[in-house]
Amino acid sequence: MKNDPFRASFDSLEEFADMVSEVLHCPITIEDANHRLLAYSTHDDRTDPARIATIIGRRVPEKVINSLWKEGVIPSLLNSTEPVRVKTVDEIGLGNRVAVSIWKNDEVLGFIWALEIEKTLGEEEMDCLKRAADATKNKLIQLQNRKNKKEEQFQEFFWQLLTSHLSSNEEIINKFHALQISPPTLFGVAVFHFSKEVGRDDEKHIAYLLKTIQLPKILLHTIDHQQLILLISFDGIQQPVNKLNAFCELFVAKMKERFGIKSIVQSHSSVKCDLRKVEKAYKEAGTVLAVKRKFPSEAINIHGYQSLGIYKYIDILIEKSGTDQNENYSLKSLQEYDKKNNTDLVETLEVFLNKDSNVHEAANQLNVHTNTLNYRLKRISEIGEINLKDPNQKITLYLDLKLEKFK
Amino acid sequence: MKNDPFRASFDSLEEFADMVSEVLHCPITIEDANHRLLAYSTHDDRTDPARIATIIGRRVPEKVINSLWKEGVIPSLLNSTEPVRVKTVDEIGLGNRVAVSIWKNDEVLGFIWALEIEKTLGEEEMDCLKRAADATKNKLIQLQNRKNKKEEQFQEFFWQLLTSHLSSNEEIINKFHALQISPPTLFGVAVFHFSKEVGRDDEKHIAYLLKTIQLPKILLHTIDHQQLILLISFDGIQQPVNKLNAFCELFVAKMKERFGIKSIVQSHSSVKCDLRKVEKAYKEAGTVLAVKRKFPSEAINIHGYQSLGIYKYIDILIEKSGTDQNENYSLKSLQEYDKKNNTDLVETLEVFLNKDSNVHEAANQLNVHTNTLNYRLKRISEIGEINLKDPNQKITLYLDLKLEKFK
DNA sequence: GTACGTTTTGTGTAAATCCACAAATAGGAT
DNA sequence: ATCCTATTTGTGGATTTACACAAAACGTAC
Repeated sequence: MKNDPFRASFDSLEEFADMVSEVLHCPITIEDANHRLLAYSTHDDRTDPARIATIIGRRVPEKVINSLWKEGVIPSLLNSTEPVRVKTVDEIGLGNRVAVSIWKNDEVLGFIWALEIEKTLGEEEMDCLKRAADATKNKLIQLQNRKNKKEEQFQEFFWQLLTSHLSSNEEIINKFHALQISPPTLFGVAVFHFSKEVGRDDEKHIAYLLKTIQLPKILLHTIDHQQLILLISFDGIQQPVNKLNAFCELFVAKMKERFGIKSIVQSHSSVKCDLRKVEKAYKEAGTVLAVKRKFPSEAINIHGYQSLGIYKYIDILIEKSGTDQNENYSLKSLQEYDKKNNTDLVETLEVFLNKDSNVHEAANQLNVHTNTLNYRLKRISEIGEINLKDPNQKITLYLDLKLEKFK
Repeated sequence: MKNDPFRASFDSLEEFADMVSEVLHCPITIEDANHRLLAYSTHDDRTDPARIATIIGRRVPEKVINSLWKEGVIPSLLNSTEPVRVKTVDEIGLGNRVAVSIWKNDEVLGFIWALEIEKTLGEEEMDCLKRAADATKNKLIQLQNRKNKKEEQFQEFFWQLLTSHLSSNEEIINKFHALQISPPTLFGVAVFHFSKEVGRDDEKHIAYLLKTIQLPKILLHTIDHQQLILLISFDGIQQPVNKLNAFCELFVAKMKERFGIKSIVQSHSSVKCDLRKVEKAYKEAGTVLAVKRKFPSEAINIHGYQSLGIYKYIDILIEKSGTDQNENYSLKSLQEYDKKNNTDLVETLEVFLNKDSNVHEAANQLNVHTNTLNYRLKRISEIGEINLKDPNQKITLYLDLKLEKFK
């Protein structure tokens, strides 16, 4: 602890990075807790592809983060104040390096990375790195405070959008610019429902994940009791609908994989371009969640509003069919037949319709021979007097089957 | 005209038939205007299969009526007071015979048939037959009056059913018995919409047709402005739904074929068993008619409530989607693409869905090669980001396409 | 138990679908 | 004009489907 070079005050993190770099004789990179680049040393031009990509993109590339998670590096950094060494991973252009986490109380504020280009750091140098981490703490706290203030502005704006508080398009766009976000021309809203109230720890995990996932750009996010709500931009992205779906899957998978948070229910709106419709999008995602609650098994694979099918209108359909005391003669006949003869024609029909009239898949799910299924379908046509080639009749049956299930 | 044997009064039509039979030396049958058996001679046991079937069934078999129409016999009888001769038609067991119509003013009340078993009737005997027809006139008028009174009771009862005026099942069944109709355990309501108010002539044609069609039993019928409403029994009939459909088709075809009455719009309810639901059935048929008005081309082949598919709920769907300002991103993308590139992806998609995802039929209707259609479907999946194997997505699209059409 | 009808499964064949690839065509942009 | 891309149509082959027929399994009624 004698003669600590980092005791001296410094103006900027860049200056500090350069200082550390000089002491340790290797390139230095400082990141925040979400792997955003805060500063990097410039006195040394020896580097590796991963560092170049990080500097260019102002953040650590997603695949590098993924790799560091898989290798157990990030978990270690999050668990201890000790430096961790990473071995070369060629596939992602990662050379040998040492990392240390920056702590404030029991919270990680960021990381310092030292590349071992020519020589390996010795024990003394590792210790030096650890002291460097401690020295950046205050600087990072300041940054975080500044960020928190900005974060509050984001929150307020997002809720204004979610409640249609801003009605003119121009007003919305101006606000986006004011917050230095480029207003999306194509966007969607995703809502994730957690099994319990989202806590402070969860919040941090979520923020971490959102910052590190790079594919679709998460413009705004907020948490409301058990729900995480996101505004996602699809500017310049091909196949936004599919990307939105993929993102939601990914998010749920990562939350489970990295933080062990399970049973998150995902939902998302359709893709929209009119910024005044953020509230509508939010409500769409809410509708998806409601359907998933009502029809857990049927809607297990439905995440997007666009895939809701008849469930989009299930409320009014239930209401209407209730007042009408609707009765489907075909279904009634089949049910009677099933009861009398111990058959499963109704179930067979439902699976067949669920599987989009695909004999093969339906037979598989029912664990019967395709010929058996064909025979049953023939019987269904006869007994229920149904023409299974008529889309209207099929929709009628599909509808009535689902409606009946709800009663 | 000297010595007319039919001047004498007679008590019953049976007695009269026997008298004519004795004079002409051949079996005599008397029918009303709807080919119901009124009386037949019994002093002569020579006969043919058609006459036996008529006597057994108390009406002329439908296939015999059809044949007589095709041969032009019935049209002639309806056009003139002169006797008409029918040549043997072996297929339906019809031997040689002569018929004459019974007139009151300009209306046909019935027919007299004379079988030419051994000898052919000469001119004088033909004339005699004509005078016999004249002599039955008064008797038939009396019958008709009696029938009219009963008919009025039918009418009143039917309207009570159609307006749910009778609420208890027992009450309804008792009323059926009182009118000597066996209450149906399975029934449907059909409504035919005419292009103009149904006139007195039309009414007669309709009554004629309903009485002569034998397959499903028309229990009650009534006319309301432009509409003909029927209550049809399906007791002991296999596949009632299909039979109901077939009957409606048949009725429309015959009205056109026999009386030249075109553009009748047919509709019918689902098949029901609860007699308290006659009104519901009536409303169902009304819904079908309403859909046909709104979607003439889409619903051209939909006649039954059970085939309505989403159209069953079209009203509330339109309402709901209107208030929601629904927008389908996939459809919007396809429409934009169509506009930009002069393609027909939206139309292609619609035809494909209408044809129940049958590539072959859809390609035919679009007049393109199946491969072209497959290519387009692939593009549709890409551009609209649609999974055409997902029934929910397909239903969403189908719905939104139809809803958009209505806006 | 037998007899009967219904259901399941297997076999085979003609037709239809799916997919990949290639050639021809059309339309726009430069 | 030329190039380029998107579209249409054609060909061939692997896979699926539709349908008919037969054998086996199953349940029920007698």
